Amino acid sequence: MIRDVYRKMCPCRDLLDMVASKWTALAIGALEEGPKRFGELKRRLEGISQKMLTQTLRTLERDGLVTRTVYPSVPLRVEYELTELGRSVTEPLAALRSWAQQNYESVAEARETFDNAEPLGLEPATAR
Amino acid sequence: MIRDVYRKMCPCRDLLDMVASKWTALAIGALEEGPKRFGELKRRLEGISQKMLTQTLRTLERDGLVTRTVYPSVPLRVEYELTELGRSVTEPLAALRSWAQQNYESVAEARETFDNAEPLGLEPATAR
DNA sequence: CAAACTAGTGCCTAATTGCCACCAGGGACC
DNA sequence: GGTCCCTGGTGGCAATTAGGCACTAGTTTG
Repeated sequence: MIRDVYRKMCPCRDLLDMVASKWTALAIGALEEGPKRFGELKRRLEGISQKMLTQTLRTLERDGLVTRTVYPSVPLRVEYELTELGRSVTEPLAALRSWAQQNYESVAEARETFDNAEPLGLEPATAR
Repeated sequence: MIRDVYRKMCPCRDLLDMVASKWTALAIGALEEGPKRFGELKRRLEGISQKMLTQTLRTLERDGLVTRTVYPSVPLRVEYELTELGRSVTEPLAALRSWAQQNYESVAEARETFDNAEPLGLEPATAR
């Protein structure tokens, strides 16, 4: 198969990196609720800077996952909406967000165990 | 709900960032096929550096998604294997990898359209 | 007349990623 | 017995990327 994310030069590797990047899962998830304006998205994606939001949305627009529509109304309105292609990736991303929310405590627990075990020197049997 | 990936201070946001980071989806996908040694993973994840592989695996180990077992055999063998928790995230990640492979061409097409439309100045109706 | 809202852009710094060299402890070659 | 290879790493430095903060510009509101 030509398309293999494990191949270095396969363009679909870049695509995986894109959908799996920091703000993409959140942005697409927010747009899953319906079309949203720039400001709405900024408020929803708590902690994102204007710059990163602009950049994320541009990338998504370029890749055909969202459309950007400008309404030259009084204070100027820009709406972002998922395309058909964008909607096709919502399920895996929603599953990922859901997993993060559901399994956070297990991970936090594992981290504590790991961080407490580490400074107490090498393990007896399987030394690091 | 306390656990909300859209909240800035929610720890599950970090977890989402972790599983959605550059090499995680590939590493977990590779380990889905069964336990693997460091070198095997390095060959499978074409293009990854030792450093990034070590870092990725350490993070996954710390977060309780993989186990690291050292066999002090002749040339020294280190095996990585998914934990129960690790296996719980394989499905969404596999779906994401699969999506990237299947929808690459649509995205490439959208990119071309976007890149060709852009330099030709502002669109007549909806100026940028 | 100043403030805030709209959707951004630009500069500069901080964090992340990647490249390359190096390490250690053996085995095999010659 | 010196040198090369294997194993699974670590550490330094450079380049890329992310983020904070300031600024724009037109309109509206106090």
